[in-house]
Amino acid sequence: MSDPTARGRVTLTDIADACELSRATVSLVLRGSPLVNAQTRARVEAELKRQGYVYHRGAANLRRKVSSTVALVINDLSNPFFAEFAAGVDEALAAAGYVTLLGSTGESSERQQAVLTSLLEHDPAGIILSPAEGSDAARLRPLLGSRTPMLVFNRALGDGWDYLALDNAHGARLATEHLLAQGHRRIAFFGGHGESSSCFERRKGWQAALANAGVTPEPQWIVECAPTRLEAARQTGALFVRDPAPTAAVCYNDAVALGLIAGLATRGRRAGLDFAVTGFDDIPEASVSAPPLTTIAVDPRARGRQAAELILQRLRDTSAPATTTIAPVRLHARASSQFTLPGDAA
Amino acid sequence: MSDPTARGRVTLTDIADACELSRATVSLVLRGSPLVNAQTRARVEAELKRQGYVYHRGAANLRRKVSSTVALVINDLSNPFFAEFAAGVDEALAAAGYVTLLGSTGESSERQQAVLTSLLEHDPAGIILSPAEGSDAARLRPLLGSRTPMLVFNRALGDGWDYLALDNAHGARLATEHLLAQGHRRIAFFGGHGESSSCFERRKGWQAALANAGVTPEPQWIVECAPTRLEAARQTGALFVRDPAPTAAVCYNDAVALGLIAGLATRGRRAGLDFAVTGFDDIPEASVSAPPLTTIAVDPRARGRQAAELILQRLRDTSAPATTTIAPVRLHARASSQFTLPGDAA
DNA sequence: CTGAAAGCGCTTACAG
DNA sequence: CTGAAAGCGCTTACAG
Repeated sequence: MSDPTARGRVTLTDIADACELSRATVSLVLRGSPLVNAQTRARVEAELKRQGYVYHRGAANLRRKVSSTVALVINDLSNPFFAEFAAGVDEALAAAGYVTLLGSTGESSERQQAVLTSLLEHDPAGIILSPAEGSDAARLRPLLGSRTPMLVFNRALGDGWDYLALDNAHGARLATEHLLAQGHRRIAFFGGHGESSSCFERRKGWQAALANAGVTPEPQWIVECAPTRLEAARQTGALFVRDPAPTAAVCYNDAVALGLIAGLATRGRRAGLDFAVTGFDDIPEASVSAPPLTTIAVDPRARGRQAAELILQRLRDTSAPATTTIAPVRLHARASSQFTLPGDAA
Repeated sequence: MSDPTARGRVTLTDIADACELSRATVSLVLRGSPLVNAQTRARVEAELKRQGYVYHRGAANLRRKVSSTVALVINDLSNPFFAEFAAGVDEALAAAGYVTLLGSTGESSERQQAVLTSLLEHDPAGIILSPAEGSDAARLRPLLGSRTPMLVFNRALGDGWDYLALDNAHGARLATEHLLAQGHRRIAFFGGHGESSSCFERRKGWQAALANAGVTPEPQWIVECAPTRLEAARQTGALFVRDPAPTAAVCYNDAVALGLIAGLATRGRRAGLDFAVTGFDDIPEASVSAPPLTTIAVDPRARGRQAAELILQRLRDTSAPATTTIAPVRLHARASSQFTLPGDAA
C-alpha cells in the first residue's frame, strides 16, 4: 500500500504504519502541532509526500463537527451581474479557507427548493442566496431550520436572515436627478415588474427625485415589461402613446435600457441625441453599446466579496441579530443620456 | 432532542430512538429500500419530517467510499465565456445529482496549484479544469495522482487527461474564408500570443484558409498583443505600418476585435465600412457593439454541459483511455465584416 | 422485515 | 513527546 500509484486512497493509517507511529501522532503533524518531535515530524512529512497523501477534510470535519464550505445559490451565472458577484464571493471565501458549493436556480423558485435541499445535505457552514423571483420565505424556512445561517442578496426575503441590499432607491434617484439636471421634466420609469422589490424600490427613488423637483409623474410614464432586452424593445411604443411624451427614461436595468435604445432606433429615434436613457447595473455591454449607456454601477464583484465577509462574520457570531446592509451605488454617465433640453436647462 | 429548533444536528440515531427502531432500518427508509414494512416506513418518514432531519451526505459518502461532488476550476468567472461555461457545467452536474465545487485561479498557475490542492481535500469524484495560462502538466500530475479523473477544457495540457477542445483551427478558417469570399486578400491575424495553444491553432486555421486561396501572408500581417480590449486598441497602428496594408483582420478573440474596432475609430476608420473585422467567442457584447461583431460562436454553455457529460462518463469507466473531444464552432456574421472589396469580389 | 456490530478517515481528550 | 480508545453520522454485510 505504500505504492503511490496504488488504487485506493492513502490514509493516515497508511502513513502511521509506515512510520511505526500512531495515527494520533500523524494527525498532530498534519495540523502542525508543536507537540511533535522535530525528527518525528520530518519523518512523517517525508512519508506523506512519498505516498502522495491527500487530507480528507470531510472526515476531519465530520469528527470535529465543523464545515469548511459555504453554499452559493445564484439565479443565473450567464447573467454577468451574478457571474461577477459569484467571482467576488468565491474570491473572498477561498481567501478565508472555505470552498464554494455552487447552485443555480434559473429564476425558478421550485428549482431553488431542490438546489437548497441538495446543498444542505453537503453540510455547508452557511448559505449565500440570491433569491429566484417569487421566492417564498415560508417555504424556505423549514428547509433551512435554524442551524444554517443564510445571507440573502439583492432581493428582500423576510426577517430572520442577514440581507445585503443594493441601494436601489438611491441609484434610481441619482439617475433621475442626472436627467433633471439636463433639463428633462417628463421622465419615464421604464421596464421591470412592480411586484419585484428591486423594481419597487427603484421606482420609489425615481418618484422621490421627481417630487423633489416639483414634477408630478403621469401614470403613462410608468411602463412595465419583463426585464429583458427583447421585451423592452417591444414596449418602446408605450412611451409615446400620449402627447406630450417623455423626453427621457430611467430604465429598470441595463438589459431594458439596451432594449429601449434598440426600440427607439426602430422608430427613428436616437438615444443620447433626441431621447435620454439611463440603465442600472453597469453590465459589460453598457460600455460598448451604441451609444454607450449611462447607468448605475453597483460593482457586483465587490458585492460578492462583501456578501462573503458578511456570512463569515455570521459564522463567527451566530447569536447576533440579523442585519441588513445597504451597498452603495454610483452614477456612471455615458453618451446615452447626453441629450439635454436647452430650453429648460438651468 | 426531538425539538426541531434544538441547537445540534438531528441524526439518524435521533430518529431511530424516537421510532424505537435501529439506525439500520431508518437508513433503509432514507434510501428507499423496498425491504422496509410500509407502516414502519410511514412512521419513520413522519418522524424525519417532524424533527427536520437533514441527510448528511458527507458521512454517507465517507462510509460508502463514494463522492457526490465535482470540482470546477475556472480562470475567471467575470469573463462571460467562462461564466456561461460554468453555468452549463453546473446545470448538467446538478441534473446528474452532483454538486459543483467552485474554484477560480485568476489565470495564475500558482493559485491554480493552491486551489486544486484545497479542492482535492474535499474529495471530488472528478475535476473539470480550464487551465490558467502557463499551466504546467508536470506540476499538476503529482497533485492529482491517479485517483481523481480530470477533464481539461479549452487549453491543451499534456497526455493522460481527457480533453475538450474548441475547434480553433476550423473557426479561424471559417472567419478567414468569410473574408476571402468578400474579396479580401490581405487579411491580418490580429492579437493573442503565439505561445498559447488556442492562438497557435487559430493562426494555423487562418494560414490554411489563406494558403487554400493562394494567398501568402506577409510577416507584418501577424500582430501580437495581450488578449484585451485595451492592448488591441493600442496595437492597431501596427496593421498599417507598411503599404499596401491589410483590408481585413481575423482577430484572436472578441475582446481583441472590439479593441481593434475602437483603435480603428481613433484613426478615422470604421469597421464594416472601410475595414473588415472578425472576432472569436461570441461574447454578449459582440451583438451590441458598434458595429455588431462578426465572430465565431462556440456556445460556451453547451460546452459546459458537454464537459460535465464527459467527466461523468469517465467516472463510470475509469479504465478507458483518455480521450480528446473537439467541439464544433460556427460563424456568426454581423456588420463588422460587411466591408467588401468590389474589385476583387467573385 | 429488523437489529447488532464493524468500519469509512479523521480528531480529541486522556494517560503515561 | 506518543499511544489507546472513543466517536463524528452514516452504511453494509450478516444474523435472525
